[in-house]
Amino acid sequence: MNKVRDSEYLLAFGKHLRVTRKAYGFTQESLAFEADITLSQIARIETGRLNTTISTIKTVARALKIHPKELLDFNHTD
Amino acid sequence: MNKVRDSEYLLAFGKHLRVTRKAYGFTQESLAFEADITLSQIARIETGRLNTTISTIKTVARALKIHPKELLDFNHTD
DNA sequence: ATAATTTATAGCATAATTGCTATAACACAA
DNA sequence: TTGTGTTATAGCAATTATGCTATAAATTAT
Repeated sequence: MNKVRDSEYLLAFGKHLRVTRKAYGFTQESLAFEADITLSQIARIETGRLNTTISTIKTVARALKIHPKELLDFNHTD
Repeated sequence: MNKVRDSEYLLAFGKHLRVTRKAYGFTQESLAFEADITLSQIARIETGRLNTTISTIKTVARALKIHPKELLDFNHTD
């Protein structure tokens, strides 16, 4: 119910991205290159310190060659 | 491939949110109330003028009582 | 046509995202 | 230990998201 940044959810999202990224054989750097965003963004997202945007999700998903919804395909109980 | 805001994708997302919202019987106002965000945010998102965040997606999904990934469950060709 | 509901837009202040660059920390191999 | 690859963090500038409030426009009743 945290309104400001929902850090629990962001952490869960970050962990899921990390698992997915590794499953597809990317390092943070290679994913950053493919998605044309910075490595620091990937790191900040995966560590749950960043409430990223839908367009970044879409861009990262495209680099991983998966559907964006897969990046939200994890369970979170709140 | 647009890096700045990917307005095509944002428009597709907005349209999908609108359809979903109506399917679940919400007005922009009632959804805004349930999700505890402003009506202007909902309007801006649905009209594709806003690149919203993952936590807002999660919050809106919760108000609609659906899984966040359903809000990304639409096709977009680029 | 008129009223009521719903949606769109605008401007401002505040907070947050992102890119950029550099550096530190960490893991692991040789 | 030393090196190599990977991940984390930091600070700054620029852009953007968000809440707030008010108003306009559009849609849907009556």
